[in-house]
Amino acid sequence: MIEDAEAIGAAVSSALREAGYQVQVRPDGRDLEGELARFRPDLVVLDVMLPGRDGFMLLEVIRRTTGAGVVMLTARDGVADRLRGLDRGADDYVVKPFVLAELVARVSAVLRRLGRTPSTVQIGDLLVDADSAVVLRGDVPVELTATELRLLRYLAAQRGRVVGKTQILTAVWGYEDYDPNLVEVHVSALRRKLEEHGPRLLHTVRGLGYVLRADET
Amino acid sequence: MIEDAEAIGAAVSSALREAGYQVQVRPDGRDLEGELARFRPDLVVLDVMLPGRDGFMLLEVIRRTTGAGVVMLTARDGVADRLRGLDRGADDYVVKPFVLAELVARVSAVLRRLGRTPSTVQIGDLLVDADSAVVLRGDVPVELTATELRLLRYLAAQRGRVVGKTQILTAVWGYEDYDPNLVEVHVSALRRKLEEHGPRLLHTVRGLGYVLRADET
DNA sequence: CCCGGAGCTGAGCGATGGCTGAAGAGGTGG
DNA sequence: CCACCTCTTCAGCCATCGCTCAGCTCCGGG
Repeated sequence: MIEDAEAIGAAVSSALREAGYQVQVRPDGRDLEGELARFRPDLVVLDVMLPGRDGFMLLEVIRRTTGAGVVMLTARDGVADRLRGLDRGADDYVVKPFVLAELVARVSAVLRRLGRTPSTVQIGDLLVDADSAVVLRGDVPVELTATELRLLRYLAAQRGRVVGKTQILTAVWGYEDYDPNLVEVHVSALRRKLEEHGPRLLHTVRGLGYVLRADET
Repeated sequence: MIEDAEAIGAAVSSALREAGYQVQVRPDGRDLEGELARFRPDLVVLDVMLPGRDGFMLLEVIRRTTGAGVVMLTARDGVADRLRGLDRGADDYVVKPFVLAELVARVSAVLRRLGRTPSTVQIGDLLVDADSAVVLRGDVPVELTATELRLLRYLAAQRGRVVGKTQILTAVWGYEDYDPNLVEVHVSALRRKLEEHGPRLLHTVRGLGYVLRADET
């Protein structure tokens, strides 16, 4: 991410890390080429307004030297900026001020579109397809609500890793300091639907959180 | 698409995929014959400047071995190139640097001209012919208004994928931040006509959007 | 074996999302 | 200038969802 406002940079990078991405933040385009070569990003989040070289110049550098996706951050009324950015090959843009969850959603949408992320994840006999919003247990389709699906997607992205309820609250709801029971309620609902046609996949780790894992043997 | 600049390849392929096409990108003409036989493209987007065999040689191979359309990418001042390309049978050309939307438009224009566009899409027993604006449910013709047809075309191009109302608003109406009820009203009208003679095809996914999908199983 | 805290879940409610009929605005052709 | 048609807005309705709460169970430690 290239963003000179430190607060925004910190907030966004922690939200993206929560979602399972590796993130580097730089305040400007200084030695962009070197950074790109070193870090080899799949995607760059690019502020339009930057000290030194502005976002559009950096966009061209990125396009010329890498295959990375680009999501631009533009000011609310920067319609011209937006078109200019999309024209020159930005994959998407987000208007400031934005909700963190929206940025994260767009980032993963672009990555998916670029084929950098498998849109369908499999855990045991459970299939989660992000594009079509279809979830299958074996061959049986599972009907989920929007929140359940968001929760499942997050757990699927973190599969095999134990995630705390606090972590889930910030990643899925954007809440910072909240009643963990909210997570418990939705985990409960999710389990009822997921495990109706098969063994347990969503395990409780007492005192730590939850894991999505297929237990063989 | 044959394009050695990775950035351009990525941008174009994602734009074309958005428009509903299946795309493969190759950096050069290596084993072009094999690739053509395997992928059987309806159209090839061909960069003129390529390492190894240049675009014109590849153009001849394509013409000799397939019926595919060809759109060439030429440098700004390559007038000679352009004429040479058209002479030898390219269907159209786009000058670099180009606007993504223009390339997409030319690609679909060529496909339509060649009659290669599966200008007709089938979802279950629903037939949508984009050119003739004919829509059939089973054998029964369905009378749609202009807006309904645009909406249906978009959904058909994205079939199987859940599309949000916001996404529909920008794709079909060009609106940026608008009342989603507009979409709901037209979806409602579309359903009344489409589903008069058959089961539901245009499904609501609460909290996410709509999908055009034929449910078997 | 008992106790406390962690986790689970059914019930209830307010809020939201989605659908639709109706009416007005705009445009087109007769 | 009128009649018709399409598009859009609006408002009310309904179903469902998401959250809170409270009582319960379960598990592990002492």
